[in-house]
Amino acid sequence: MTTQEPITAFQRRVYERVKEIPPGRVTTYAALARAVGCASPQAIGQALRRNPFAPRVPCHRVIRSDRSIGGFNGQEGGAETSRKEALLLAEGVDIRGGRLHDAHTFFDYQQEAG
DNA sequence: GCCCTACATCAAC
DNA sequence: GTTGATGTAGGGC
Repeated sequence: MTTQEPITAFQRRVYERVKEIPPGRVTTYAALARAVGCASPQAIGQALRRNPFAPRVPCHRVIRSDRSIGGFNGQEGGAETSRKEALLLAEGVDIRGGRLHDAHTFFDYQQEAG
C-alpha cells in the first residue's frame, strides 16, 4: 500500500475486523467494538459511517445487537438501509422486515481467534 | 492545544 | 418509548 488513507489506528483496526467477516455471516457493533478493544459501539458506527475503504470493507455485514440491520451509507432506516438488507439476502443471510431471523448467522471473532 | 457536539449504539426503566 | 452512558472524530477558537 503506497497510499494510505488519513485515518487513525482505531479506524484501521475496525476495518481490519470487518474485512475478516466471511460472506453469509454478520456481526454486531458491540461484538466488533469488543474485537477492537473498544467499549463503545458508537465509535464503531462513526468509523463505519466514514468508511473510506468502501466497498472494500463489507460494512453491510455489521448489524445492531437487536438483530436489526442498523444503518448503511451514512443513513439509518432509509433507502440505503434497505439496500443493505438486499446485500445480506444476496449473501444467504435470512433477513425479514429489516430484521435478522437466524441468530446463528452471527460471526464470532473469539471462535475464529481460538 | 482545549472544549463542545454528533454518532450507522446499547442497556435500563 | 424515552433517557443516560460510553468512546471516537471533527470543528471552532
